Amino acid sequence: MPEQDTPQLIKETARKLFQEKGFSATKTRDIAQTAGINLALVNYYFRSKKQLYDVIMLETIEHFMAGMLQILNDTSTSIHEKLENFVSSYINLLRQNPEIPLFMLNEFSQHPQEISAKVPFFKEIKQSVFLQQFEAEVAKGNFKAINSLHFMLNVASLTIFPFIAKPIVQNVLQVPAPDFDELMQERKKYIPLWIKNMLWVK
Amino acid sequence: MPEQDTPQLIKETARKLFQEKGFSATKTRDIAQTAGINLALVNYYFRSKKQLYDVIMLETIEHFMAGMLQILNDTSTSIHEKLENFVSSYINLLRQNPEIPLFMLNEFSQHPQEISAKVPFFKEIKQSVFLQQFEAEVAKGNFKAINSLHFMLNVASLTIFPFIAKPIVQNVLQVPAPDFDELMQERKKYIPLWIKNMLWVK
DNA sequence: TTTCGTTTAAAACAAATGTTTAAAACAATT
DNA sequence: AATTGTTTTAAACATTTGTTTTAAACGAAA
Repeated sequence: MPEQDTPQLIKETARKLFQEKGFSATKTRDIAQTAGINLALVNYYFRSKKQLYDVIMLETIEHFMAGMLQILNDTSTSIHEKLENFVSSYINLLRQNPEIPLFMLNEFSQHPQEISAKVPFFKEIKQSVFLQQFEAEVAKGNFKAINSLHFMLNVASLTIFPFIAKPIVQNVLQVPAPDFDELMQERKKYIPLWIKNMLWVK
Repeated sequence: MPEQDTPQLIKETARKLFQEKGFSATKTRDIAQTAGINLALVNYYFRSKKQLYDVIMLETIEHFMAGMLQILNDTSTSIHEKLENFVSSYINLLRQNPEIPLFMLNEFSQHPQEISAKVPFFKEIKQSVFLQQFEAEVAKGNFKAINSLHFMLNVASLTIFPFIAKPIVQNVLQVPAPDFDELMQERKKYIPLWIKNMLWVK
């Protein structure tokens, strides 16, 4: 028998709705009705819609960042291994939560300074072992000397964007869901190779 | 003296607001107040907020697609030239309208079938000369034999994603606006090279 | 069983929000 | 100047929406 943890039920229902439709389009009555609970309970447990949203947004970002820094700061792996681990781990995450990137990017787009202040650990990427290793490879002449921001943007772009574009790929380009999923699986292998080919000095 | 074309004024004000905050978060009174016109005029000229939104969304997508098919179907250019033209032209467009991708992607994410039905010309990419040339290069053994969807996704990802991530790059990674702009300029040259390096058979 | 703190429910409230109405202002035509 | 069609305005309307209130239901402790 599933034990009824009301605040948890509210949070999970709200998370789904907020991620699907955004803050303004999600109504407190939607949340209550979808969760099958009384309207007043949303405010009873979370004081306001905005506070509920903030909790969910922070948890989402933490969830999204959780494994990232560990992979990028692992001193026992090479940059190539980190690249493979990062891409593979994130494609797995995004296959299960394809709505997260758009949800987060909308928040950063609409309240950049507020949300940036709340997630300081995002900055740690800049000082990560991963980026130090990248700079080292550049210094050794193994990688082409591009701004490390290009490097980061390329990895993030190739990994994340296809999931944001998923509705276009599936509905406009008519790619069936299983095919899309297989493509994303393939990218686990491809992206690290592509990145290396992009940067390799020949 | 700027002649007062009220419907145009409403449309441009609403476009800015819708693209910034989305449909639900934009209130008709926002539009009226920002445009400096009477509230009733929104409904007088566009019947409803939803119809105004639909007009703007369609115009935005048309604006976004306008030059694309011309470049991709130009029979007088090579695939390499098309790549350069596409990337360069789109980075220019996105530098001036960085909000368009997120605006469109949200719409596709929230109403995939409705919006897909309204923009049939999106499909034409699949039959473009650009993709035919890609397949030809693959057949000739000049390019690695990957699914053309990967190819399209890679070009789109590397070109578009950085603009979606702009608020993160600027506010979290603390990159000043002029630096960001310069990075995007650099990508006009880089992306075509990167794409070729990714695919080239060595 | 009574008591007491916690949780849930129904209803109400106040503010907001999209839309309509009806009259006034305007501009062109007769 | 009077008429006519169009545009703009102020006000009102009907819902929607976030939140609060008040009381009922519940469950554990005495």
